[in-house]
This record gives sequence, structure tokens and C-alpha cells, in this order.
Amino acid sequence: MTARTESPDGVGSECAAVSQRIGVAARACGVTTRTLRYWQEIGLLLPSGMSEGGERLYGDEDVKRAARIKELQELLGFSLSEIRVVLETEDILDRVRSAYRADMRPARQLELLSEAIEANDTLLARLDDTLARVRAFRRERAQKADRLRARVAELESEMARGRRRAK
Amino acid sequence: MTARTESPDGVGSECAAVSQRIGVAARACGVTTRTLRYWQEIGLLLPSGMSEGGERLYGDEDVKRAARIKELQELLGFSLSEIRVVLETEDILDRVRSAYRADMRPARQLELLSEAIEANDTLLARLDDTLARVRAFRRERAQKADRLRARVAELESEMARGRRRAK
DNA sequence: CCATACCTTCACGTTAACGTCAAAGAATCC
DNA sequence: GGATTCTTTGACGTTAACGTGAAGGTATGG
Repeated sequence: MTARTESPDGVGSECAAVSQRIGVAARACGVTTRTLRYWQEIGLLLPSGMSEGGERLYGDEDVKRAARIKELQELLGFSLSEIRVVLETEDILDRVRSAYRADMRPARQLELLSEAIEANDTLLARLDDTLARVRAFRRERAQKADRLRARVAELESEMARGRRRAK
Repeated sequence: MTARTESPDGVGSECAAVSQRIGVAARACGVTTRTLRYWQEIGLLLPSGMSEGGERLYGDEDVKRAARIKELQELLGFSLSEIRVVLETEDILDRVRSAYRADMRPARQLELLSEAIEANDTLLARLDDTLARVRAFRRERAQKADRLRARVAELESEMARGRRRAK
């Protein structure tokens, strides 16, 4: 849909990084090659191509997806199976859209969509909950910061008094 | 500091759950007894008392602390060692406060405090980052929800047209 | 006082998510 | 075209955070 591999203009060599080998892709999204292979192993991120030599080739979208996976992991502590659900929900829209090739009955499409909607709403609810809790937590810590600094000021003025008296 | 174990009034039996056995405490904060023992093992949550028979006794604050630990785990995916840092920072204020028993030099107190402040600020920054990312993510998913529902509407009207024509 | 439920300390098992090597096949540079 | 670098597929190791008994002490209601 985005860019073809064919290099539409004849210039060549300008096709950008539409298809990178695993090492480059890994560095691009901040994980190891082992991780990318593992994600493939469990069906979480399939490289969109293979070289004839049998090497994995990752497109830009793959790299984006990898980065997204990593973010969900680190940001919210999602497990890979949770992430799988999120991403599958994401994929559904694309699949339904590209079901222009309407070999899929509209009824079936609706089914898929309502599934995706439910999953998405569940996720949204979870995100809202998370937001609320993190905000509460943040407030707490901000207050604690205030108290800490107040205590520091108190101590410092105390020490200053001590010094003045000792003089 | 809060409630003494002595039951100040003579009524008795009203001392509340200031000191519970491990099973009750575990249920109270939604973890297993094994988990509480593990958290003690790694020094994350020490039961505030022991019965003469050698059983762990958890006070209300312990239970709160346990609940906090669980929240940090599930909410933000913190590891127990990250949580340890957070809680230690939390403890410092209490310790410095109860350093009324000023066997601790004010200079040392200041040192502790600035350590705590730094750790706390780090945490705050992390929380802010998390908040920003989660919000961004939420926006994305909300938009996705809109698109999904739009596509449903589209499909439904399409099907309705189909039915009218077939009639 | 005794049955039952709860607790103790080992100690080994488990799961997720990779890390780490080995042996051998591609790709690339000069 | 040979050396160097990258990649492949196994296969075993590792770490965190517990789960799951076993063997035996403790608390408690009838």
C-alpha cells in the first residue's frame, strides 16, 4: 500500500529502508536479533519477507510494530500475550479494509468488527483505569516531594541557627 | 504511631485487624501466602511482628504496603527491584522524621533527604513520561474505535441497500 | 484433649522472555 | 576470491517471581 519494492523511478539505491536485514532492524527498534526471532517464533511479529538465501527481511512497518511491542512491554508491563491481543485488534481493521476483495461476507466482516470493537473498548477501559491510577500515584509522589523539600528547608534553617549561636 | 495494640478502651475485641496472620493478610491484599513470604525473603516487605510461636504477624500498614506493591507491579509493570527503590524512597521520610532521636547528625539527614528527593524526582519524571505515552496511546485507540464503528455503520447501510434491492 | 485448620521451613518445579553459544550457510568488501 | 561480517537453525542456560508439595510445629473450636 505504501511503497513498492520495485523502485518506481530508475535511480535505484534510493528505495530507502523498506526491507532491512535482522541486525539493522533490531538496532532500529532497540531490541536484539534474538528477540525478533523469538517474537517470530511465537507468532507475534512475522518478518514481511525473506531473501532467497533464507534471511529474514523486515520492512518499515515491521520495525514500527516491533517498536510498538517494546513500548507496550516497557510502558505498561504488558505480557507478550496481552500485546498479541492488542495487535490483533489493530490488525482487524486493516484486514477488514483490505477485504475489498470481498470474498468475505459482510456478515462475517461485521462479526470480526464487533469482536475488534469489544477488545478495543476493553483496552480503552484498562487505559483509563491506568491513567487514573497513575495520576493518583503521581499526586502522592508530588506531595511527598513537597514534604521532603520542606523538611530540608527546616533542617537547613535549624543548622543555620546552630551556626549563628556557635559564633 | 497510629493505634496501639493495647486496646485503649476496656471493651476489647475491638482492636481491629492491627495484627493478622499471614493467610488473612494475604487475602486482604489479594496475593498468596507464598508471595508474602517471598517478599519477605527478598527484604521487600517484613512483617511487623512475630507471634511467640514463630508465626508472621502483619499489621494494617504491612497490608497497605503489600497492596501498594501489587499495584505497582500490575499497574506499571515495575519489577520488584524497581518497587524496592520506590518504597525505600517512601521510607526515608519516615525514618528522617523519626530521627527525632537525633542520634543522626543533621548533615547525614540532609544527605538521606537529597538522595530521596533525587529518587523521587526520577520517579516523577518516569510517571510523567508514562502518563504522556499512555495518553497518546489512548488517543490512538479512541480514534481506532471511531473508525471501527464508522466501518460498521458503512457495512450496515450497505447491507440494508442490498436487502432493499433484493426485495 | 484432640481434631482440624493454619502455620513453619526447606526444596524442587514452572513460566515467560529471552541470553548465549556452536556449527554452518549467506553477504559484502577489497 | 578470500577474509570478514552477518545470518541461520538448533539447543541449552538464565532470571524473576513465584507455585507446589513434604514434613512437621501451632492455634483453636467443641
